[in-house]
Amino acid sequence: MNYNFRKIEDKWQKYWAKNETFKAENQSEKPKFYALSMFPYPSGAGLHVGHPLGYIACDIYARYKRHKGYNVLHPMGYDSFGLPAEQYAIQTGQHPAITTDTNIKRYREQLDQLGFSFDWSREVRTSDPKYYKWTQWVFIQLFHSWYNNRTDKAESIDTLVSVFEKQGNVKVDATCDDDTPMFTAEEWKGYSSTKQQNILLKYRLTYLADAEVNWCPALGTVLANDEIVNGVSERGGHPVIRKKMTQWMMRITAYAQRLLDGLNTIDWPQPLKDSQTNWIGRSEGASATFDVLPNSNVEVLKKTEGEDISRTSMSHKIEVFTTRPDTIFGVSFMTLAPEHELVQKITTPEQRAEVEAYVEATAKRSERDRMADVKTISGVFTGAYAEHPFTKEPIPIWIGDYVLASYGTGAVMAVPCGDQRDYDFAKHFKIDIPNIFEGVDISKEAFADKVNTIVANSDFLNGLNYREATRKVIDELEKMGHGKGKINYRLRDAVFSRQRYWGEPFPVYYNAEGVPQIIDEEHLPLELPEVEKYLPTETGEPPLGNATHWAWNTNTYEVVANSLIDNKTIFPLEMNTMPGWAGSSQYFNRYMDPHNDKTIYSPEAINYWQDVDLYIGGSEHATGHLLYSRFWQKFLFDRGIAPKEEFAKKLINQGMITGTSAFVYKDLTSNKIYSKGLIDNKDVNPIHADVSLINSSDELDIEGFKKWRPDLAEAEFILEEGKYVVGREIEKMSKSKYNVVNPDQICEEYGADSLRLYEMFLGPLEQSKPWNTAGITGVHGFLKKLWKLYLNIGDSEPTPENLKTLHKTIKKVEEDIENFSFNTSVSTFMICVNELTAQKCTCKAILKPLAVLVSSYAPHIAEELWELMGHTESIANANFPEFDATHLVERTKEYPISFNGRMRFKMQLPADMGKADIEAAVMAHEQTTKYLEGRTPKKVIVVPGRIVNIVG
RNA sequence: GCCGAAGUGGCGGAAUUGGUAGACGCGCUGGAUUCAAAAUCCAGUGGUAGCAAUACCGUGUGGGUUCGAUUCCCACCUUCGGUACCA
Repeated sequence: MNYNFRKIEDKWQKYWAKNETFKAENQSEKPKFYALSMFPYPSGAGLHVGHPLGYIACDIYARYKRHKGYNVLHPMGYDSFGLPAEQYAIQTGQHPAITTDTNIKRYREQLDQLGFSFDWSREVRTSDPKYYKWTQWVFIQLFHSWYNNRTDKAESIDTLVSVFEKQGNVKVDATCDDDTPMFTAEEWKGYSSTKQQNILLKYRLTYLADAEVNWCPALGTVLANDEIVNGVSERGGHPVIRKKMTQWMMRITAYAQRLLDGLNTIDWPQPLKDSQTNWIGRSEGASATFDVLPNSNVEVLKKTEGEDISRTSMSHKIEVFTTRPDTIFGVSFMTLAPEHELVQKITTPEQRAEVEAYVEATAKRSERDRMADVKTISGVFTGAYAEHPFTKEPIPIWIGDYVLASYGTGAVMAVPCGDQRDYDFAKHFKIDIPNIFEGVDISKEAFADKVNTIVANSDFLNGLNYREATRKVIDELEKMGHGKGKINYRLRDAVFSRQRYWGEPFPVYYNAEGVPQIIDEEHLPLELPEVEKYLPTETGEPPLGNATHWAWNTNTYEVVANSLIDNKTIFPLEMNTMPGWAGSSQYFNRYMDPHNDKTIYSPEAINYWQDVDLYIGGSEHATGHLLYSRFWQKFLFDRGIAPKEEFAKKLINQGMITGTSAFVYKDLTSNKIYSKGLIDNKDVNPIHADVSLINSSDELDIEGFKKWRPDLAEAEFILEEGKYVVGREIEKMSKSKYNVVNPDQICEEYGADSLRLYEMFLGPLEQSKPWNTAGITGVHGFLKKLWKLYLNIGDSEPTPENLKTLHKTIKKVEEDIENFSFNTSVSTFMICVNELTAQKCTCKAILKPLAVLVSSYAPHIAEELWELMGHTESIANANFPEFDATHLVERTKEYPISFNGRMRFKMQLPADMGKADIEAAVMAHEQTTKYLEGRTPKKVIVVPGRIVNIVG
């Protein structure tokens, strides 16, 4: 009887589906374990061999935990809102829901083929109204919340309103907009409802603000940074400008410190933690204000502001943030970002033309341009001066594009002797570089080392080190009302609006005053309307502007026709939709109770499952999904909706599986295509060839290629040794590089168990590695040998050899799974089967536990063998075999050894060790005793030729 | 530039806390079986020298610590990933 994997795999996949083998219950006597793979975006291209890598690893772990007696939750779903389906809709007119549905069907077929232990009864799709109802619901909770810095958590907006009514906002310490005005309780009560609403919006955790976006006028849409290449749109190459638009924002900055602190409590990869830490970018320092000296710009001010301004109120202040307040006496100029709002106000008439030209030139340069060009130093003097808070000296104010408007305050106090960029700027424009460091030469470069700093030439700071001087300066600044200690974060609030169709609609309408109003929870979901076309409207509104029925009737709580809008009971709805990360920011919780239509999930469900125990996915989500999800989770925790502040205890990043692209080389001048060995110095153009046209020795199927690329059918192929050899290169696996390998064809040829084993065998899970099918015959051969081993199974007693092999394997496999070293355990299985085959082992006592060991990796064959051994229950619920160390040490003996007349100790040696081996071990030990500084060990454990451990 | 990961045979990769470097698989070589092939099985396979036993050299490079280093320390080189002037 041969190993018929097609029949076996088909049989067990049907069995698992029919018996709902992997359905998880929300209660159990067993301990819980939640294993989760990041859900995929169902793209039109289907799964390629890179996708399942993480799923297989997670599945192995989930199955292992089930064998270990856990109640395992292992769900799967789809992140089904997204751009590709929308773009397909724009091109073809097909509704994205249809495209998405088709793709999901294909994904499901492919996933089912691989034998995952998913509980499909819990599937979620982010684009399903029943699901996005709860995404909208979380948005509403955020809207109804503010961040109280005193309690350091999010609270209901009602508590804020009651404080306002009692004492105004003077004593409120909240994370809110910078321009929030101060008011008393009386003033608050006197405000109109609209004004109150607008003030509250400055406190809410989701709020409206004008944010700068990349606007492409030609496409009539906003583009992500990724979609812009060399300053023009990736699609079509149209110019892109920066434009302010009113957008929904998420006040993630309120959580900056807690997002940082939380990293210490979770077992996530260090590189990922590092990138979140850098992204949040905490820096400690001080803010300081510099007064702008009054001078000839009085005229300018009068003109620009159109008012008669007295000399006192006319003076402007520049606020800066610095991490080096100790160097404040080294300031010799200030630099503002060209976009800084003060630039227009303080520039003197003489400098005006030059400054305006520079500002304009900067605005034209794309952000990428500006960043790529680090070497060029540019800037312009504004003509204005600021007053040094301590020395009262005038300091020239410059503008320069090395200062970014979006970081800190958009202004820096330049200390050329202590910062290289300031130094370069000063050198370039021949500005003073005063030295304020003791015993440091700054003639060549700035001195940025704060550990070794002793301050000099700095009045009351002389002789102090960095720490002392910093504290003293902050004290003095605070006394003078010129600044204070401050912690600055690089993290910015997240833009939450997208001008797209295929996303969650906001549960928001706008009243007659244009103030956003929330649709009550009980009227959710607010479903996406039908539109005729998926592009922005002619007036530049988002695609939802095309909907004819997109207005809210506040009496009937229904979406009605836009034409009925009457500003009394029927209002326009928000036309933006939510971004891709909205739906993925709490899906892991929804799996716990996915069909609940009364609440986001029942308290019982979330109190049972708590959080994700193991989360596997790609590292590309480090500062996107994984940061936003932590933010939402912390918010849900604050508001008592989730019991845990971090949603995933442990996270593993699986590496990327890269493809091996193939190239043919076409001569630039003729219609000849040269084999790889013949290109030498010729001017050739490498052209991708589909990898399915290449055999294992890099030879091209020329006829196949000609059929595939009819435009090159006439080309002449120049061969070497009768063959056309392609060039190879490792690239990301992608449709456009024609290097995609689908799992389907491999399943067809070798079976899912082979594919699962092979993907694990390929290398360490977290490492990226090229796909190469050459070795798959090895693991396939292993499965065949495994199969054979069970053909003559009997009830004989196991030999000591048999037991040793088995327990060695149990130990190694258990360790490997716990350490996520799945690659080495595949090797362990192979060794085990080879040994048992050589031992002619046929006894059930060995082969039963072996089947359980293998079943996490190759579940189909394990089920079949399990049944063959007479079991009627699925192997999925069998217990993981107990490791018994006595089977391994059985053959070692302890020998008392003495030498040098006085050293006495025991050596634990294998029983079959030869005399020469023992002598070698004693010699080795003799050398080792030096290391022990003359102490006599109690016991030395030796394997032939090698000292394993010294005890005592 | 900064942050992170990593450099081991022809290839993918093993190697517990420092303890026989190259497990396991692929590939390759030879053999068995076969009319032949596939499949299967057996043996060999880091390099150099040698008929051989064996010797020497070998984990990116150069130093160091150690009885002993792929592993620890210092400096450098290379590759990949992330990030972008962060005041």
